Amino acid sequence: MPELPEVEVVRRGLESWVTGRTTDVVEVLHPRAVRRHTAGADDFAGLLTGRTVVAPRRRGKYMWLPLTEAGRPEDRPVEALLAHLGMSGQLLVGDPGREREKHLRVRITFTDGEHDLRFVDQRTFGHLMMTDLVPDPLTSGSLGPGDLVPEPIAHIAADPLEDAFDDDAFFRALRRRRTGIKRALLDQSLISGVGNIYADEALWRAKLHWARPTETLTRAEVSRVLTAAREVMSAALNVGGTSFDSLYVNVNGESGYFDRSLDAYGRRDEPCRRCGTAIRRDVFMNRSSYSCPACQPRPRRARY
DNA sequence: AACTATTCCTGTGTGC
DNA sequence: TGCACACAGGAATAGT
Repeated sequence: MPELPEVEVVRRGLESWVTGRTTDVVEVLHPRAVRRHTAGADDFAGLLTGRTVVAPRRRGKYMWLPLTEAGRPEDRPVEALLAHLGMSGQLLVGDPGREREKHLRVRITFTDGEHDLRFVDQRTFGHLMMTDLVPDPLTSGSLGPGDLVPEPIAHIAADPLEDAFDDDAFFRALRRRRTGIKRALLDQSLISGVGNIYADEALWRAKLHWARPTETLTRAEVSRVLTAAREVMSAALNVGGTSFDSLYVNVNGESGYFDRSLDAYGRRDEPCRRCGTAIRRDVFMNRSSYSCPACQPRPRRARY
């Protein structure tokens, strides 16, 4: 499923395919796709029609297309189309006349009549919405034109690939919490962009058990898990980059270029690539956690 | 205020 | 063959 690297692949694809183009017709084919746009599908479509797209942005697993009025790409955007892909969402660019996908939720055409943009989402956890841009709380001290973020995500933390991410502040926040490290890694108010897969991969690389109490972590251990998260996500991003040549902005995380590189996730009963011990699977937060029993021993005092 | 359980959704795979 | 159920899981929300 799409996590930070897959979303970044999509963002780059959109950058090359839709930047500078002006929207024409917006069709919402399933209301659930715009459920977070509380004013409704018609309002969503109205706000998105006749707008020019400028450089796409991303924070964590959210991405957004800042919009100006039609034909005014030099203006400072104050609104954006915000997207979250959920578990199965895809943003596809292609021939406007091609067949409609079974799970097509939103279709956007452009005034030039070239490739359309489609939001396709089988499991409907993803969504699109129109929103205002507000000053970024994380960079409010600095000047610069990129300093706005969508209002609904102004509360989330920076992701670990952003300059704005503060490793030491993250460490101090963990020490104040009374929870487990994996729960903390999935908490977007502490760190954004890390999902179930990359959390398990980062913990495996850092040799930390998912139930390790955050208040007992050392600065070195936190550095290790952050470095591991950055390495594994960067590696996935590099491999995902191969899809740019395609006409389609490919977000299909499951077909994954990166599947074969995973060390922990999905490898139940397979040998740990470091020590050969069988990888175990635990159920936690209603989802799977994979770890090596030898490299990542369960702490005596576990926190879930 | 910090923490945790619940909820949304549908296609696939498995066991009986 | 058909049915029931587990599973995949991000993040808002409600509840403690």
